[in-house]
Amino acid sequence: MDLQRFLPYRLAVLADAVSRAIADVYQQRFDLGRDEWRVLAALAQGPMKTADVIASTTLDKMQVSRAVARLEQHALIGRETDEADRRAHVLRLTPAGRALFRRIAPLAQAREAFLLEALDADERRVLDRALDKLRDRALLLERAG
Amino acid sequence: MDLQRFLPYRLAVLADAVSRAIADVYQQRFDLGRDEWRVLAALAQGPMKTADVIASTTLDKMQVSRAVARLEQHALIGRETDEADRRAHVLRLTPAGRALFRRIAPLAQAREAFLLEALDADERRVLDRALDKLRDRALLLERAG
DNA sequence: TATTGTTATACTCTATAACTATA
DNA sequence: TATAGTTATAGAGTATAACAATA
Repeated sequence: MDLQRFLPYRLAVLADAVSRAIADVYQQRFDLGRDEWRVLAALAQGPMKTADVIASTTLDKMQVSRAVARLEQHALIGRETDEADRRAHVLRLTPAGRALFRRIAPLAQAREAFLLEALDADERRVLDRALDKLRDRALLLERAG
Repeated sequence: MDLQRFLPYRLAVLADAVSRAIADVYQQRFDLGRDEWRVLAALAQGPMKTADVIASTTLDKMQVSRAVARLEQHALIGRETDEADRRAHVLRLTPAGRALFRRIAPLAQAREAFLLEALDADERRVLDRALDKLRDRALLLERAG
């Protein structure tokens, strides 16, 4: 067994390198943590409830709770009680939050584009499908224990 | 920008899920940490110096130092001073370490095989190349800052 | 009783750098 | 002076669970 060729190892190494390259944009330049960046990106799609943020970020409720608290302190998002269920909140970007997202997103997308330049159209298409298929199987493995 | 389709996010999510599925084997069942598992797998190729372990695991010198200390406490690896350079050490698996690796490796490889069953031969070939190409580019991005 | 979200706590990881011994 | 590896320390991230408010 060769660690260098072991798929889980290669995925971990690649994801780490890519994450560092992207984190450099939102962390060093804009003082956001990874979880805050994810919440910001999720809410850029439009206002949504905390539960929807959890579902669309793979963060858990504590991570979202803390990221939301910090983003709110910085006036990047706002929060209203959901009148239909007063335990829940609806989250939305403030104009400042939207402005920040609009500054970060192009930089992050430029880095993604740089990565993808390594691949031709056919390779991108296969990779796209492969990532989804592998994730489905990984979730099966996790559930099976 | 859609987070769900953003390559860095998808890689992070996939690598996390896969890592958890593999960690379940060496952690829960055999009480090894990720770094210890990597050092064990590296040394399964044969005895080598600490510096070579660092080069072949993407771990840094502290991570390797601690993993080595713990593996040595559990008598899974042995350590000799390199007589050519008495600052350096040569590390090698003990029989117990080799036996442990031989128990874990097939289980880990079975999980990798299960993941890869999702892909046909052509997809695997493309994925294999794509991961290497993307990693090369990610390292370029990191160095560029 | 169950669920949404918050808070507390302990634990692990990571990053930086100081340090020892050799070179 | 520089390098191999160790140790110290502080900060960040993670996991578990207890908790308050609402359903």
